[in-house]
Amino acid sequence: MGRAKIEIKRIENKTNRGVTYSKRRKGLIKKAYELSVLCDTDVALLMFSPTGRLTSFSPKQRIEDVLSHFMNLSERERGRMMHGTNPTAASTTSQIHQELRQEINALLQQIHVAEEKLSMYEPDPGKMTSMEELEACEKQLETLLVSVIKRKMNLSSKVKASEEESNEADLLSYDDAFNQPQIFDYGTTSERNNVFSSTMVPPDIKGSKSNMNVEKEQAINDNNILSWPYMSQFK
Amino acid sequence: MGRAKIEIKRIENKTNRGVTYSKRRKGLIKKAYELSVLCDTDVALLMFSPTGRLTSFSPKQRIEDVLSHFMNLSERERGRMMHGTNPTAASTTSQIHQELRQEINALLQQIHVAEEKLSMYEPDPGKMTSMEELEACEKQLETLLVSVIKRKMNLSSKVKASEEESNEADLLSYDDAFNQPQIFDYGTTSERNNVFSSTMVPPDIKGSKSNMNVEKEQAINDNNILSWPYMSQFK
DNA sequence: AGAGCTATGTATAATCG
DNA sequence: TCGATTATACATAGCTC
Repeated sequence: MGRAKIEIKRIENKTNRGVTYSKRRKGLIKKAYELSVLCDTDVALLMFSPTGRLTSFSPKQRIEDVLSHFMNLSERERGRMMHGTNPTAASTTSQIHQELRQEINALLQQIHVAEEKLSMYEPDPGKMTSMEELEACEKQLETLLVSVIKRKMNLSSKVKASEEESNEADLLSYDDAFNQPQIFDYGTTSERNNVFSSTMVPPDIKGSKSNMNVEKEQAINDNNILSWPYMSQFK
Repeated sequence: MGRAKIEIKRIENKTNRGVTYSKRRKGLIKKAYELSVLCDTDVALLMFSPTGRLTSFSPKQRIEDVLSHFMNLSERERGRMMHGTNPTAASTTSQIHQELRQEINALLQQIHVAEEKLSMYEPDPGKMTSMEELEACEKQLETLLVSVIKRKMNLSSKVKASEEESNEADLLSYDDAFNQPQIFDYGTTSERNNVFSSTMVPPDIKGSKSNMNVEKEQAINDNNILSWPYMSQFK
């Protein structure tokens, strides 16, 4: 039997819901990818699976990175973010201005992160006074540690056998060597200790050599969100 | 004439690209909405239109809010950081361009310096090739981690204050009643002063009362991105 | 730009292995 | 619980206004 029409409402059957989720997620990601390529835009997709796992996709890195960063920010910083509400900046008229400003902003952001990173790498626990700070630092270190360990395993397994885990560890890239579309699957908090828990979902475009890849390895919290009071909702 | 097959590559014609963008954006949003309803998940979508406008969609508030915060932060910080370089009204276009380019160069320089500094601290597991190197790195990280944790314990025993913030619990239990699907359209920098410039794109599901809503009012910059180093990619 | 139209390409619900 | 398969619903490229 072919496709039946369904009504858009919560699928009560849990198994079914999971199946539908992965199917539609794949479709959504493919479409996001296509849009990003066709229209040369940045598209980011984030979703929490029914089981609470976060998957994010961003063909063009940018937005994804913002989020990754954000997710790793400490409570303190999030709090800081909250009280600036009024974006005020000189408006420009030309497209070029805008582009240049975008570039500048991207660079500023880069610097911001670099500085933050530095502070993480030069951790002086004795100087840290807030719990949040320490926790953020700890998290970073854990993450790094995990990646190092993973790399270690990677190395040693490469020596032994060739590909035990190919479907999980492969990285794919679309035709252009740069701008790799990516799908990240973040574990839930409770899975913090699983080093491997990646999921790969290639767009699988017919006729194209799909060497798209995915990697995962970042276990993060998926619950550092709060509501934005300034964003009033209208009817 | 009906639908023709197209190849997934950048549409060169600008007008066409714009048209395709809006059509596909609508489709993508609808699909995201459906996924979120069918599977009862959070889905967030972010995209920059070819003209630089940011549209974000999030049926369930959470992720959207994260981004709003983040975007606003950088906006504010950018303002702080860029003081002294605001183009005056009297500046000519090319002068502004030049200023911007200079700023970019300065920032690039700054980044270069930071990166260099970072490369000393930053273990890039992907680049390490020897087991010894990795092991040494691991050890160091462990040591650091331990000191951080110690410090943490130290602190907490001293403060012993309440730590039971309820935000974690709240975030995972949201009620349908409070979470309206939304689509935000953020203005570009040049539109910064328009208070209202929202765009609404209801999923438009046949036969269902669309109570999906949209509002907009937040004008933000769309460019605070860069790569998060902890998210190492493996081959 | 934006709204419709229609032929056709695609996504996917149901089913089977 | 997964992949394949298939029939069908749906999205959308190319037009026109």
